Amino acid sequence: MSDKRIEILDLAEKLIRTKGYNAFSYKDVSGPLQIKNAAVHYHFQKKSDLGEEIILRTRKKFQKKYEEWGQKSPSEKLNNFIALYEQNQSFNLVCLVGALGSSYESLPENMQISLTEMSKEIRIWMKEILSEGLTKNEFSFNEKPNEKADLIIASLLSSLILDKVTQDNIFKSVKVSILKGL
Amino acid sequence: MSDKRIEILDLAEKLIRTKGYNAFSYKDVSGPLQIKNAAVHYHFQKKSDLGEEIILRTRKKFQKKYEEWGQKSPSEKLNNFIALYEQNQSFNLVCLVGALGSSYESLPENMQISLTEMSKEIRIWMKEILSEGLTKNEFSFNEKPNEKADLIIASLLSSLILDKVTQDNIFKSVKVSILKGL
DNA sequence: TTGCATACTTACTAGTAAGTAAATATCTTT
DNA sequence: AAAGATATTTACTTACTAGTAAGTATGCAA
Repeated sequence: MSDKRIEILDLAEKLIRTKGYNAFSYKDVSGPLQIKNAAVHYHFQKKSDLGEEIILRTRKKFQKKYEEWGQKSPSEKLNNFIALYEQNQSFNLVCLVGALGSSYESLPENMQISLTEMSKEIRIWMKEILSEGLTKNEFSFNEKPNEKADLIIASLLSSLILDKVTQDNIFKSVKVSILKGL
Repeated sequence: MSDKRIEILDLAEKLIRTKGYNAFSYKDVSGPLQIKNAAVHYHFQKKSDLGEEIILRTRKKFQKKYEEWGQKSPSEKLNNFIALYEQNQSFNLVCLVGALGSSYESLPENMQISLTEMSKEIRIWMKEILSEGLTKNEFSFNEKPNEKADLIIASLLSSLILDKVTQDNIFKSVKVSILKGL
């Protein structure tokens, strides 16, 4: 993959995760990268192609982490998972699912599909972490693992959104609440 | 307030909460309402005026509920609060803070400001409900009330987003988890 | 019934959006 | 050095965007 292609992906992802998919244009990408509009279209013919590839590579990143962390303890997995969001917070970025999901109906179909697939994977993963933590007595909670997983994922997702909106550290509160609830 | 003005607000709010602020145009509003583009501009000179008024009236709705529920028990208040989100879910609508907050940086300044104010009010309200519930022994949890409040608000907010993305009933899971955690 | 406010329409502007075709430059391999 | 692939520009189209100026219809009050 060429350098410029990756630069385009990186910048477009940042724009999606700060301003949203519908609020950025190819000009916002071509300008800072000092190339022409048509050069972006050469790499990604349609804006939805660019959008889809950003989702796909994020999905791959998650899949890679899943494999890397395979042998770790449930607590470690959860802490690492939360650390992923903590990193987003430090860059003032909303997570991709939050950035795209809130305007789901406006997204091109190919992006809707890959976004849905990614979110399902992450949900299953979190459920696995929690189930494993229950059986190994590292965690303790009354809900079903899938219910608790949804609470954790949902609260992490919006904590990044609410950080911006409230101009306060919601992520921190949410992190504490999650850990105390296990 | 004239009929058309309210119709414009209602439709625009629905569009914001399904497609996002940047994905709808005055044409999307004027078309279905069978008026011309300029008629929308007559009522709301700028798109950001329309956006701001939608936030302001939502804020007022919350303030009204706050007063209406003043004498209810903390449990009732919380249940009613959750029911508000349940209603959104039944209409397949993301909440306003979620719809706008995820693209916060792209919003006109007047909208950012009123959105921030609204979210702060809701946070304080939820904290009050939880604090009151603790002292009256209706709730039981280890976190600080503001931490728990952030968890609840954050998880409710994204449950509506994730409902769409996952095409599953995340809201239900989150609701169960919240209630079991008190 | 005149006059004014409200609620529009018609007709337009200036700017931006995504996307394309064709030409050109650059790098790579033989 | 020739040929082919890759990367990019120039120049353009079509469509839409928010927004405005000026005119028109309608109701209401003095």
